[in-house]
Amino acid sequence: MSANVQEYLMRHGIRPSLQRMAVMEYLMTHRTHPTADEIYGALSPSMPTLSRTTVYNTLNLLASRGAVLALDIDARQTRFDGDTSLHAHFLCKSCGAIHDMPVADDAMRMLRPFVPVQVDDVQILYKGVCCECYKCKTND
Amino acid sequence: MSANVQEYLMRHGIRPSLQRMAVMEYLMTHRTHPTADEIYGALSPSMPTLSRTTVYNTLNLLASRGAVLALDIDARQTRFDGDTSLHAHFLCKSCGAIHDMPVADDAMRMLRPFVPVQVDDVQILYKGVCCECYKCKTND
DNA sequence: ATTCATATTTGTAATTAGTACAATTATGTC
DNA sequence: GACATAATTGTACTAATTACAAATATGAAT
Repeated sequence: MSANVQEYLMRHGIRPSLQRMAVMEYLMTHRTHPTADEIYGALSPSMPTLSRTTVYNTLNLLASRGAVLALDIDARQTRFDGDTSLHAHFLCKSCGAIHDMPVADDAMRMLRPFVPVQVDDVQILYKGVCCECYKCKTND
Repeated sequence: MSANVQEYLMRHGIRPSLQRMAVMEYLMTHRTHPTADEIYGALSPSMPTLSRTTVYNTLNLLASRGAVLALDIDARQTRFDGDTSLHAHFLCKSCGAIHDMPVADDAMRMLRPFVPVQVDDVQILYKGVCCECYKCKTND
């Protein structure tokens, strides 16, 4: 795994320091769209000298090189996503969880804007109440 | 106009105080997706006793009743939109402006998620470089 | 009109995510 | 091994937003 992470960073023009690999690996193995602070809290015990600033620096670097996505879903904190493939997000207003959602290819095609501007990114965010909170459990 | 604002607030179950009408009217007449502070700065001269806190309170109230949209487009500040009809947003990475964009009806239909959850809202955000910044001017 | 309960507004203080910056440490090259 | 460069670290700072309690306005009942 660690070898994959190293290669992935290098492919994005990022020198693979231990700290960067740790952050990237965390995002690859945790699809919870964590905040910078959650990542720091998770890595800190096994990397006692790790600095919060390094986590922020690293996340900004990863996002600027397209290695991760910075999601402005939560008004309070930026959330990060190690999965850069095309997908939408669902924010549960009840529990705050962010779930991945598929986007149909033809819907995506129709979303292409007609005006002659440069579009780098399209983000789709659903807001509502997730399965668990909506008591889908009653169907089990 | 003021009568419209008053009626609009009441239709959303909001008692139309002067402050609330001023904030709502500002959002109805300025489609720039302003921040709370921009609204405060614009209203403050003509309402000298207006408090920043009131603007924040009012915007949160308006958003919670569906009278305005709170846009989590900018990671730093929440932006507000007095137009609650279906449309997408375009954020220019260069100048920071947020422009409204139409969304094709059939694209919207295809975006309906298939999973059985309650979806209250779908937000679509394009990121790129806007016409002016991309030097569409050369075509004039 | 006066009183009273409730709703709203206000200002200050606190919170908190994120950044700036300079010092320290690590890395790679000659 | 020495040196230039890059990365990391910790502290101090910024700025958006909220908490809170006091002051003010509003509306109903007498």
